Amino acid sequence: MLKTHGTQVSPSEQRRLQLTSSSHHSSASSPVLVQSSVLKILNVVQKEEKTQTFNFLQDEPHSSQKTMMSSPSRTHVYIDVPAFSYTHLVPYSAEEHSKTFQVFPSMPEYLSCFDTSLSEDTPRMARKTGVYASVDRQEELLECKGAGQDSVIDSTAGQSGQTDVEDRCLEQVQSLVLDEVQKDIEMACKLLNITPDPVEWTSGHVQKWLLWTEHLYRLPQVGKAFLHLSGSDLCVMSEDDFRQRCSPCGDLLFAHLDIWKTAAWMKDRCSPQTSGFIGADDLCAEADSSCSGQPIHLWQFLRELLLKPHNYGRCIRWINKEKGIFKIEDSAHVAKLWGIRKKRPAMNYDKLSRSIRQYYKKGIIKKPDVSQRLVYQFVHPV
DNA sequence: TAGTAGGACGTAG
DNA sequence: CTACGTCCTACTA
Repeated sequence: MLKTHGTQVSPSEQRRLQLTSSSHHSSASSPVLVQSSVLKILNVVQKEEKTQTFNFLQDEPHSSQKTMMSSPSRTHVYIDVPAFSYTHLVPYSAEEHSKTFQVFPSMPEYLSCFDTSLSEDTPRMARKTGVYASVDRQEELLECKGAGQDSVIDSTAGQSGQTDVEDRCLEQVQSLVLDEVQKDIEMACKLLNITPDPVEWTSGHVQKWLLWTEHLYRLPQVGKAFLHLSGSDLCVMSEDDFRQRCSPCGDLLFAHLDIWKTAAWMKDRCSPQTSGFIGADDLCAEADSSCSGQPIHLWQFLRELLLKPHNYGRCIRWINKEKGIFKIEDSAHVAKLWGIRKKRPAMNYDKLSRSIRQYYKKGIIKKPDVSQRLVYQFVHPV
């Protein structure tokens, strides 16, 4: 049973995933946005991760008991969602980050965000595409104990066959998160009487959405900063634009809008008669079918990503569009996307880049004249 | 440590 | 047979 800050909550309230945010909050800030089912996520993740979860406690023998009793600290679960790029600002202390690292040590991909955050001063800002789930560690313990896992200190079990488990786990978690995010958006649309796609919003809709977001994230009033702007105006604004218009929370607004934009795009790409959101598997299926039944080529796939800078600009972008020069900014993410598209869960950048290199002989892609890491060039730019 | 280059072989369509 | 996917070695930044 999940609790929040020691208080028993209803089953509906158990469905909590905190998209933690807001740069001006302290590391101890309370959950801001309830967006998904931590209970379900934990059910998926903890099946395979109990050992690591308990190791987390083992690392802190002194404070754990007392801390948990008086002020349950939170466990943060980072979930990388391929093809679903959005940003969250997470103000947690370095100490919390190091703790978080130990929650899922066998799932480094989930935690890659912390590499960047750790280079900054405390309170740290973890800025990364993805979602943070936050739950009470106390409740995580209760769940584990309830599952009959009393052997707290066991660091050797569960070390083999992790990769397959992680892949399956990742897919399940991604699917759950995507599903929950879409539900939240649908609910907001009903409440606000707006369309899910921000591009279609009038300035009035934008103001409604801002009010809603202020409410969710407990932000100061920001509507004035975006007066007379339509949804399409909003959608072409950069993160910096948001910051300039709204300095304390521009990042967050941009991130939240990014969620909506991406969700709308994915829904649009999905079967139009389907009202539900698409998970990783569905994304794969719709991606295949969107290409006239023809198997997509890697170079086509890369171009597809490049043509969607709103969604993929953080992992691949044009350096010089006219010359067809592009850079892969997040090689692991691009490889993951390619793996999803081709139903190759073991895809990585090593293999993807090998395929790119096959294009050298075929005259499809080459390295630019001045070779740079992760930079390639289409021989015949569109 | 991560990316680059390319050989060798396997495999699905 | 094509277009990768996988695994590998050697090299480089």
